[in-house]
Amino acid sequence: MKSLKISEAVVKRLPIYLRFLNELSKKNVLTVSSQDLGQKLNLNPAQIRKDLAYFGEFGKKGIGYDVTYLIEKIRQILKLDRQIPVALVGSGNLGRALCNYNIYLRDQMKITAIFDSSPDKIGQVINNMSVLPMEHLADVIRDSSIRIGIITVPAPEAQNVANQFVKAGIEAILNFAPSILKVPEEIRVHHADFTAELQSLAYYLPE
Amino acid sequence: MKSLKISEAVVKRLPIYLRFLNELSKKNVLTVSSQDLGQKLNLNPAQIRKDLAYFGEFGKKGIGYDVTYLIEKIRQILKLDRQIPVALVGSGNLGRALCNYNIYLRDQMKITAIFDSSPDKIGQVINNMSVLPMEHLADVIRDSSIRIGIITVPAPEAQNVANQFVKAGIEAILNFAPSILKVPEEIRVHHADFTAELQSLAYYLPE
DNA sequence: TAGATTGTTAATCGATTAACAATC
DNA sequence: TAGATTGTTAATCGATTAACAATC
Repeated sequence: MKSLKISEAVVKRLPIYLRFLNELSKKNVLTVSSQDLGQKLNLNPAQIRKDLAYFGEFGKKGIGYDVTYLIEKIRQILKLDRQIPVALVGSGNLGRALCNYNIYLRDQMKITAIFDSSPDKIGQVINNMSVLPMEHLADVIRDSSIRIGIITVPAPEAQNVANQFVKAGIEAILNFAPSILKVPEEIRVHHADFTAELQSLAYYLPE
Repeated sequence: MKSLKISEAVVKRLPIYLRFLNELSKKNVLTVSSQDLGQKLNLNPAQIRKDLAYFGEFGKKGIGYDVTYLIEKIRQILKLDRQIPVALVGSGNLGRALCNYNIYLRDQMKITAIFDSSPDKIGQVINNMSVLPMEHLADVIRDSSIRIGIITVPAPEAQNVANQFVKAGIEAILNFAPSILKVPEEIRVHHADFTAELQSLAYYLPE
């Protein structure tokens, strides 16, 4: 069942599985069934089994999934088993919040450089990192092998930052600015758009 | 074409349309075609037409959509044409970032109360609002007719906050904590999960 | 063995896209 | 009128769920 085209929906669920498995592991739970997982995560057990089966046979019939083994496998699939340095541009409240989330991301994926264009931000220390000027972006990305860029600047500046990321050789971008980025198609862009999220929530309010 | 079941995917795109239309409006653009919209938003024009057609006939054949009129209509659909007060719990960096985003949300949807359980946060002023103690949550939500709650506390506290929101009569929740909430099914929960977003991004990195 | 649970196929359901008549 | 573009139907594509043989 290898090297089939995996849908984005599947990939988006893997981190959810991983997070919950980590909680189980912390509680010394040894095995878990798709039934259990589905219950806790509000997902259909068949879907969970199918998602995992895209990548291999990780379970044991009649038993379920070994928690530790499944964690290891999902981390491999998501490439979280290696170091992935991340750069962030925009050291406002949101940028700072994300830097402090480093704890959650664990060691493999880590914001290792923060940039800002505003002179009064440069030099500030966030989570043991100094905020660097934009002029250093390309060099730092190259020297630290940074592969992912996070954009937390205001919307009007987002495209400009994206351009600089692309020129510097970044491979994927997570954009928090409420704006659509134009980038070469080999660059993967994910969009974390909470104003849109909040506005769509209003739709579902009872009259 | 009314009162059909509208899919979540459609509703999630409406704020994207709205945002871009607002930009057009600011530039005094009068009409726009699904073609144009699709180009700018990286979406299929047919999809855009279909999305809008669920809610009415907003365009003119041969012409396109009147920008001002379409803005008005989408705002109605999303219930953004009325006041929707929002409460936020958790005044860390992320909470503060969201409060400052109030500008983007414009006047209709607005964070009007901030809560925290930590004594050294209570009383701090963020964007002209004092951080209130959790003990006041239920009263403030009732008195200010708050309908939406945002959760920006650490994961282990998120369910507890959700419970308090539900008890206080909130109708929808936007959860930023990396945890799955259990709430009654009439409460709508959206999940803004950027650690998951970032982890799924790693999957797409070239080998 | 009996019970539980996987991996996988088939069935269903839903979302996107293409195509085109209607019409501005 | 000719060109452009909608609204909508039909075709395609994709994702979810049900069902069950295989097997621990």
